[in-house]
Amino acid sequence: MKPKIEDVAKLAGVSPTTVSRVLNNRGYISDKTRDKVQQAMNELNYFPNDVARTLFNKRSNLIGLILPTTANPFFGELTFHIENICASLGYKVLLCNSLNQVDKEEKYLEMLLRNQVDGIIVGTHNRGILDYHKQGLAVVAIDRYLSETIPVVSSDNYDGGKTATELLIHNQCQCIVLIDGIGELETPARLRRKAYMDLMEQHRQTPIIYEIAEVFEQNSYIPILNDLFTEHPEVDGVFATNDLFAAALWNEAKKRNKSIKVVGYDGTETLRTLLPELTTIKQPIKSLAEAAIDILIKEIEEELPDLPLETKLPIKLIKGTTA
Amino acid sequence: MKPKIEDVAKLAGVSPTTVSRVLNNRGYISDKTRDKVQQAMNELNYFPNDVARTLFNKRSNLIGLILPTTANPFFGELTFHIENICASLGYKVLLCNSLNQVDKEEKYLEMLLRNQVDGIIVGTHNRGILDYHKQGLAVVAIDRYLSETIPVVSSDNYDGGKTATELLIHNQCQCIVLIDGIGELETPARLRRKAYMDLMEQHRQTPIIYEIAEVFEQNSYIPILNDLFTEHPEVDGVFATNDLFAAALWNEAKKRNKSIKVVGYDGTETLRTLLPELTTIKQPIKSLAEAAIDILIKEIEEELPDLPLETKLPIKLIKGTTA
DNA sequence: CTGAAAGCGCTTACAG
DNA sequence: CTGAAAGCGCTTACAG
Repeated sequence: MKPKIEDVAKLAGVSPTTVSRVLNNRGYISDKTRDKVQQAMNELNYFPNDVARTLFNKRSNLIGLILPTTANPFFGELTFHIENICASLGYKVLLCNSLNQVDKEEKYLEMLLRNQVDGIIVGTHNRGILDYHKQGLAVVAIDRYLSETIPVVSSDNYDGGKTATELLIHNQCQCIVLIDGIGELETPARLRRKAYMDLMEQHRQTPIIYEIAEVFEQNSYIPILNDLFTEHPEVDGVFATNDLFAAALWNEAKKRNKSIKVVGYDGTETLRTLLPELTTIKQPIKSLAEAAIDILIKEIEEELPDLPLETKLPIKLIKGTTA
Repeated sequence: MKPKIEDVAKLAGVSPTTVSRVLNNRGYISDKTRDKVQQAMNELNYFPNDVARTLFNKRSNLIGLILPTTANPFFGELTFHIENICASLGYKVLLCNSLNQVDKEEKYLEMLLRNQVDGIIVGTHNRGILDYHKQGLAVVAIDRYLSETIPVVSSDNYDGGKTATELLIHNQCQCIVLIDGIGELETPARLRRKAYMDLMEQHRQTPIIYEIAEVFEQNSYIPILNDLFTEHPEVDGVFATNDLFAAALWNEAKKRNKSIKVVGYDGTETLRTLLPELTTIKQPIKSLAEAAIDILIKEIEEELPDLPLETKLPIKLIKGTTA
């Protein structure tokens, strides 16, 4: 059996209260007692049981992370940074891949609640109207509006969409197509599309939009890209709202020997190692993670007064050779 | 405050014992009582506190997952599958990105122990001689020998290395270089190198090996690749033991207008969307996840008799255009 | 400076 | 079929 505080107390010849005190460095303890206790802990290879602590303290130091899937490199990198920063602050991460499915997301939310997480970071993009604020839980969203009161962190999506579209226009493209995820209401990421629409109008070009479900499965994008090339053979510029779409489009264009300008979105390390030629809008992934955690911890610590409800971080154009 | 079992009991006019019984569907309860209790739970929006349950049951249904980083698409996809399967079985995943640093790994291990995880899946590759079996904890390793008694799950690394090297030989390459991670002792993944060495000898070619640290940072591979091209301008074939190395090499070769055959390793969905032309050895990532969890659960349930100590899953050659 | 007691929210023998 | 009591491993007032 694992040793418990009582075992340590017995071995050290003190009371459990005293052991708890040295564990938490709380109250007065004589150096002699402290040493005795520490020795006993070492001898027994004692680790405190955080479950028991959580039960008493009503603080689990657990953060729930809900996102579509770590298989997508953007979320894989975001997850890495979030977990990494959390660990450095003494928080632990309970991971949930919801695949954007509302039913899964609901189950995960309940699971996190049962496990007494101190807060939740939500990075999914479905339309579920989940009541994330029930139980007065601390919540922060990445690129998604959950409710009036839940803070949102995102890259400057409008500026990203604008920069990408402007570059294509600057490249003299005459027929610029947007490839976007399937219609979501009121996602901040929708601003990428908004910027594209605005610029198309401004330059008197017709917006053409293709929507692809983000299923993260190989080749699942190809049928829609086929449609695109069939229906708009004149396409000479594409802004894709994520790099996987952009890469799929680029590879299909190469197959067809089509000369085309392409700009993606996300700019993950993975993309830049695998396909450095892709011109893309880089999100500040690490900063997004930092900002989200910063806000979440403020909520947990109940520093509600200075909670920024909307945080927008700057994007950066990464020039490859595709535009 | 969150409602607790006592609140439900009061509202339903029964004892906490009875509420617990309907919660766990255990022992006899009259339908009428069950209904009353269920109604009270709904009314109060009651969720059981899993922390309290864990404390009593000595079962957390928590699995610790330690790996280098989810920012690497192989681990991102592996993590997705592991978490996904765990969720379907009622287990929750506590994520740890160790970046292959021994000190971090040790801290994570202690953290997982304190949190009373039921088991740990280890996918890191450092040389740390961690005592993972202390406390009689259930452990399974992916592609790594931890100790004599800890089961290992991996792809058929030797076959992968053999298939890749044979393909390059078959492509008439005269100077075949291996790009591998930095020397690790006794990793199953080392068999990829072993197969390369064996085949080089068999075909009377000189093995040439370049080692790169897996730091997962953009452009960090380039200096070593520069060395490779300078020191061995005659190189006409490369087997890289992961796709990120392979892609970096391929992109550098293109820059230099060098015609070269390249085979990678891993074959993630991400790779195949971003760089489908890369010929690679595909690991069965989902099957690896399934096998690891299957074994871990056997350990947790103490079905020790039929624990396979070594599980090798078949790889598959994916033919792109690079070899 | 140290300890006995009560309690965090559950569950499970044990009685009835 | 139902309930009172004890206990999971901790921590924190409260006394001394």
